[in-house]
Amino acid sequence: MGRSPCCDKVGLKKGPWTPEEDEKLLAHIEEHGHGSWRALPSKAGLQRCGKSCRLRWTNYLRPDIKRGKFSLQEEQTIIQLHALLGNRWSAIATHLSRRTDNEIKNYWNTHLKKRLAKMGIDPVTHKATNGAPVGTAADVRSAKAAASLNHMAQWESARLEAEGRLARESTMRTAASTPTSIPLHPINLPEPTTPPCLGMLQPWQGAKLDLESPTSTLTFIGNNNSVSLGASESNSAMWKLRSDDPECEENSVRKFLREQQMQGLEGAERGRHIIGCEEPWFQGTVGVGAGFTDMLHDALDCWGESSNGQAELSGQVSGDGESGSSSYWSGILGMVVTSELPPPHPHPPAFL
DNA sequence: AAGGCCGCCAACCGCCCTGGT
DNA sequence: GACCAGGGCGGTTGGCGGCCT
Repeated sequence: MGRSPCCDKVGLKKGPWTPEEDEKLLAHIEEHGHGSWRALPSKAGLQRCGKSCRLRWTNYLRPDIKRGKFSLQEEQTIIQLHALLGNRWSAIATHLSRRTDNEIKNYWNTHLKKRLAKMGIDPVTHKATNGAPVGTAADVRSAKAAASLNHMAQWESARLEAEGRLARESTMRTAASTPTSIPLHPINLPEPTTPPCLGMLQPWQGAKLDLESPTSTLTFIGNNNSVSLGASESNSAMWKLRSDDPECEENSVRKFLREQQMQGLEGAERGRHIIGCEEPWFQGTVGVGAGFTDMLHDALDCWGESSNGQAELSGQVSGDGESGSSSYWSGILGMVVTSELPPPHPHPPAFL
């Protein structure tokens, strides 16, 4: 049954690359581009499989790769993204500027996984291995928060896929006149312009929660304007309403997408449109913020953290096992709340 | 000094997805 | 729709170097 091998392996070299081989590969790609990887080795005079060449290039030789020790910020980002996305290393890598998925994967397996285990946190589920009591009200809230995080992860995955698709489409549109390397908004880089086809994601991509004040606000950032919604104006009932009817919301998403494409709404205007929307789904959209706020507070409460919403990013990595769990969750939630990741919608968008 | 053990990481393997025909 | 090739992705392996006994 097996697949045909990617290339004829007879006589091909395996194992570590020599500096001479690196030089050949680099020189060839600099001069001709990689083109077809399968054809590359013979053209470049390498006794290697095309796949091996591609791996060597993408994981090591590419000039835009950052190598060396991971910073604390990068470690935190990896842990937080892993909590959201699981072992989706390529997706995680898109959020870490200039790091390869292979490097992140290795770093996780050799460093971070062990460190989390030491802290009493299951590196797979990101839950305390010995900690929280089961069956308490706090536990229920914790489970709710975890479920919501899973929803976020699904949304983030869908968003990444959509971005990837967008990148490909954009590449095709701009043809040969522009470089084909399109970063999927790595951390610390500005968000790419949202095209019309992904316009409905923009409110989430631009959404920020201000949790420092007692009355949390959900802010949609548009081109020049923003729309804020006080937490008191929405409630978790909307979140529940939204979550209980996935089929309805899917249809609503499709409908909304069509409407938005027709109307060509942009930025804050779209945000206003969403907030003003009569559809239960979009009430739910507004409820994302409020629901998320509730969830954040629930999560912090159930881990014994004061619920002032001040996410504590430092310390969850190097902290001791005792305080690790609460600051760990704070970090995960804090990251989602404060910046790089948008607060995704509780259900993955079926239309993407 | 030598052997064993362990951690790290580059590289490989095999499956999956996508686009072209 | 089926098939194929190319490329991407995640899991795993193998080799090297450092540490310990």
